Amino acid sequence: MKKDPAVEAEVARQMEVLTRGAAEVIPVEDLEAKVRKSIKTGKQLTVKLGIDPTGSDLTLGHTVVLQKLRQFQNMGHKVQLLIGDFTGMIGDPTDRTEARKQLTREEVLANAATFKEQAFKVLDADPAKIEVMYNSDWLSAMNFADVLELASKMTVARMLERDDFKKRYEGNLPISLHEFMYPLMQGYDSVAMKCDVEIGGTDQKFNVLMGRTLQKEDGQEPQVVITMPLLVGLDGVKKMGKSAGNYIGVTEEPNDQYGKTMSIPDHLIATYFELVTDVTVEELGEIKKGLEAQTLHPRDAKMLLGRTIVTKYHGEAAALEAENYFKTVFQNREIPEDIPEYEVEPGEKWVVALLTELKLAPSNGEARRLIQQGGLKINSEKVEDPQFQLVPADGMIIQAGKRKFAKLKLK
RNA sequence: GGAGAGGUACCAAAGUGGCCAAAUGGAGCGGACUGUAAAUCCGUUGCGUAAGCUUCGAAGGUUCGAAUCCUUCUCUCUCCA
Repeated sequence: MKKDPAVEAEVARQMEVLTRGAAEVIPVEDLEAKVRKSIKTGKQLTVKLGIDPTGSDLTLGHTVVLQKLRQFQNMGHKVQLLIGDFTGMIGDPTDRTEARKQLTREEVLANAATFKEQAFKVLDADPAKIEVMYNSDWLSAMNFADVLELASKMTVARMLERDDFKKRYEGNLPISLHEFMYPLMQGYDSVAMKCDVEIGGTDQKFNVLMGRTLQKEDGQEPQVVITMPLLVGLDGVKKMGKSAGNYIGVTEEPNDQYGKTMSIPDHLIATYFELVTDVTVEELGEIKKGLEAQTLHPRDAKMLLGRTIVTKYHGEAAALEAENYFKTVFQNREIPEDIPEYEVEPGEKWVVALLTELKLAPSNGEARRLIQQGGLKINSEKVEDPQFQLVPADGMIIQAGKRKFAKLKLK
């Protein structure tokens, strides 16, 4: 077979972008073949991402896969966003901390809308490049015989290979039988959707590979699986997640996004650039080189990272503002200019109660502790007496700890 | 269906009649330090300005006194069938 140099150049270009940052591409040759075919025929590849409509706020961790999808879109391919409304209505069993709440149809749709709203900060909303699908369309139509047929394709031993099942099994944590159906359902989605590619975090590898297995059984060309590394959270150890509290939220305030970015350990800087920003492969190389050669100060690299992230979600003006805020409050230890104002009744007040009222402390006990530990400043003066009676004045500045401020305003 | 083990604070895990608002670790919060909201070190961590109040799966009971003993219920795990 003769190779067309123009086509091959395009294949190489796409492959570089599409495989960037990926943990695994299974198998790479198939992806290359699919890309080549797509270029020759002019037919877009369909790329699936399945999501649970839990309605939660997205973190930068979620955006890692979204970024990858965006790159596919940029190469002219089409994203199939699969809303797991069927699985969502049953309730996500992996999250045992919350009672399994059954989501209603309306809740699922509302949550899906929340997801889309956030996801489109990363994805291209061009209808030619994205399609939203719901798995209840085919899953709810299956009867028990269909389910048994599907279940016969898998064994318990293989299911227990899956990491989180294995851990829970070994850790004496309950596994409900129907949870075994989840990977099957997810795999079946790929059959129903006839996907070319499916993207998921490395934790999804098992499920996503199930799609390949079932597609083969069905006589389809199996999808290529691309797994993306799980983004390590702010603590530098655990994966970024809501429950670990080590996350940066997509919808968070610019100041928080920026500040949190500044708190990541140095060794994660390059990883963050690679996985959650749009810097080019070349720029990424520059940054890595700079950090290694110590010509680029990690602090400056982080500041650039923070600015890049905030710009992406809030725009450049907000990013600059957040940077200034950070410099003022944390680098120079000054009081920022924009402090949220709170209206207070005039007249003498017990400081502890005031802190609680302003939500600078969750309870009186915590507020008292904060004061005793020297964490309270009023108009830049330390107040260490928990019995202190304060006479509020307009413009009075209360600082609780290093980074919580409130400005008083008399009613 | 049978036998056994277990459910402790945000999480993990000690405690097995009073000294337990409950060790310890993690997380959180405050302080010091720092380029940093990192690392490290120190302090602190139910609610209540106090008297006191509520906490150890749930409900009852024994006792002057229970996280600890008894009964029932409930959930989880392990082994056997």
